[in-house]
Formats: sequence, C-alpha cells, structure tokens
Amino acid sequence: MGRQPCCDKVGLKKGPWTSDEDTKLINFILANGQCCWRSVPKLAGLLRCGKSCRLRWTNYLRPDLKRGLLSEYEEKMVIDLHAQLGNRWSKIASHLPGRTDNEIKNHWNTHIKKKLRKMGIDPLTHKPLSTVETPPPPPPPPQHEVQVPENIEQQAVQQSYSTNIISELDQNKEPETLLQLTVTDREEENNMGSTYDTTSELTNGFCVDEVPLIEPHGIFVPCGPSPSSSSTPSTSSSSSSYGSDNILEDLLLPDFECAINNVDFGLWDDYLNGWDELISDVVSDRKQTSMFDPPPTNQRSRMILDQDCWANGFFLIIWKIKKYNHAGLVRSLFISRDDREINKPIIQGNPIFDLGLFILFNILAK
DNA sequence: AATCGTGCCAACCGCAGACGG
DNA sequence: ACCGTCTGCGGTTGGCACGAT
Repeated sequence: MGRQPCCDKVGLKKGPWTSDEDTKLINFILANGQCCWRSVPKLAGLLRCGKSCRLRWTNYLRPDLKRGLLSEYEEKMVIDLHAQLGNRWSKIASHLPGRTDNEIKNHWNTHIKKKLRKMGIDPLTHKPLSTVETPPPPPPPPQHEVQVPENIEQQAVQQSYSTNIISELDQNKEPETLLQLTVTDREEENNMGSTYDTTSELTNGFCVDEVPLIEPHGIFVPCGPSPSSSSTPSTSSSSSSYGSDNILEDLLLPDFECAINNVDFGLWDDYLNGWDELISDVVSDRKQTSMFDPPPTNQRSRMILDQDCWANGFFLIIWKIKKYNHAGLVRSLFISRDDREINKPIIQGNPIFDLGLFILFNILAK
C-alpha cells in the first residue's frame, strides 16, 4: 500500500531553522496551542513539514526546556534508567523534567557511553567489560521486545530509584527532583501525563532557566504588518529593544476584553503564585545577591546579560501568560493597576514586583 | 595560516503504534 | 477488520566548531 510521506516535500525547506521561522512557529503555537502538526506549517506560514515543526518545538523551542549539559545527577539518572529501560529515550526523558529524548540520546552517545567504557562498564549491558567478553552476554532486548510487563518494569524503575537515586538525593542533590521520583506509577503516567508533565504542573509548567534563542522582541511580532515584524535579526538584545509598542499590541489578544473586566480571581491567584515563582527564580539565579547589585562577572554563567535580566524575566512571564491565554490579566495588571485594589495585599510589599512595574510603566510610557 | 580530524548536536528519516472512519 | 492519517520514537546523518598538526 505504501505509506504517504509526512508531507509533500516539494518546495519545503530543510536544514537549520532561522530565527524568523522560530518566531512564526512560536507565535502560532502560543496563539493556537499544539494541534494537528500537519496543518501547522500552512497556518503558521512556514515552508516546513509538520513533522519538522513538531521536532523543532518539542526539542528546541518549548519554553520549559532546560539547556546545557546534563548535571551529574541527571547523568546518574540516565544511566540508571538506561540500565532498566534500554534505549527507550522517551521513557527516560519523561523522568527528567525539561530534557528531551533527543538531548538525552545525544548525551548518551557522546558522553555517557565513553564515560562508562572508561570506567570499564559496558554501556549496553551495564556490566563490567571483562565479564562481558567471556560469556555471550544476553543481548539487550531489542526495543520491541522490551515489552516488560507493566508491573515488572515499574518495579524495576522503582527499585532503581530506591537503591540508587534516592540515596543520591539523601546527599542533598537537587532535591527539587524529588517531585518526579514520587511518580513512577505507570497508571499515574497514563492518567496525569508523564512525570515531566506532573512536575511541570507543580512548577507552573515553566522554567526560568531557559530563554529561547530568538530575541523577545522577535517573539512579540504582531501578526499584522509592523516595522519590526519582518525577519528581525537577533542581533541586539539590549532592554531597549522592548521599547516598541509591540509588547502592548501583542498583549491585546482577542481574549483580552473578557478577561480585563471579568477577572476570574481564582485564576488570578494562581497567576500571582506563578508570578512569584518566576520572580523568585529569576532572583535566585542571581545567587541571592541584591537585585540592585550586578553579580560578579564570574557569576554570569548564563546568556542573559545583567542589563537584560529584568527584561528577560518579564519576557518569560509574558510568554507564560500568553501560553495560557491570560494576556488580559497581564494587561490589566500593568495598565490599570488601580483596578486591582483587591489584589494589593498580595502584590504590595513585593519590591521585585514594584521594580518590574516601574520598568514596564517606563517602557509603556514611551 | 591552512588543513585535517574529531566531537557534538540539531535535524532528518523511516518505522510502528494509536486512533478514527 | 481494514484502511488512512497522525504522531511518537529511535537510529542516523550533515554540518558546524574547535583543537591538533
């Protein structure tokens, strides 16, 4: 019968994504959510196949992705999980929030394999290399045969966690990932989504760690014609790039009107919690130094320059809000704070918040 | 300075499973 | 049960970056 190609390849672009394409894809997904990847390129105005869009989003553009090398702790988890699950990268990735299967696969092939071999461990069997050579090792079950009965696999994973990982955790390594360790039940995975999802939910589905490689002002390109909307190269990243009206325009999403006068305060509270989390994350990133004091140069390990810190922080917040279609709340927060008396006890007394407002008002006043 | 080799990783390819008609 | 479509997954590759010669 033959399988149809995932897309009509004629005229479709391949290879590395440009920032302009990223912008289009991000804007589309933020506005419409993830659905029907095949139609995404057409609707988003991209000359890519849907599959390529999906990969780009899931492996690179998703705002909740972590970046950078896997930590020692994560490596240990990967090794441990690989011993139990084999090359089931997506399963492994589901236990590492913010990491993609592709990333883990790459890291395994480029780093961990070598490390294990150096340590005299066969990366396939996870047994000492010397013992691997003598008896023909039972080949690691092929992917399709790893259909371990659910409970056995689950047991294995749980045992793995209990013996290795949790002991690591006792040595106070990345305690936040304890969240994920509590969710190993397959049923929970099925009912509530992956561990990743669960954790994301608990952390409001957002990680401040990561800033998409394209520039914020590029992301907030309005759909309509605008001076800055066409393929803005990502060269200038200073906070001055936020001085355009694009931010305001972009916050005026279609769902805004209903939100501004008809605020669901439950949602609002939830949003404020998220706000505080995000802010505290941004601040903690600065290693507890005073927010007004630039950190020592050697602490600037991230791509975010100091002067961009706040701009990026707000960009991230707005991103998140857009993601959840709470744009109206954002606008009402920034523009008509007086209308929000009811929330003053929550937001007042938060100097970070007030500084942010100050910055934003200055930007918007331009 | 130029060339070569290697490592790394984003992206692609093709298969398989899920799902709906 | 069959077929077509869509998505997810794992293996592979292309090309860039960087160090060695």
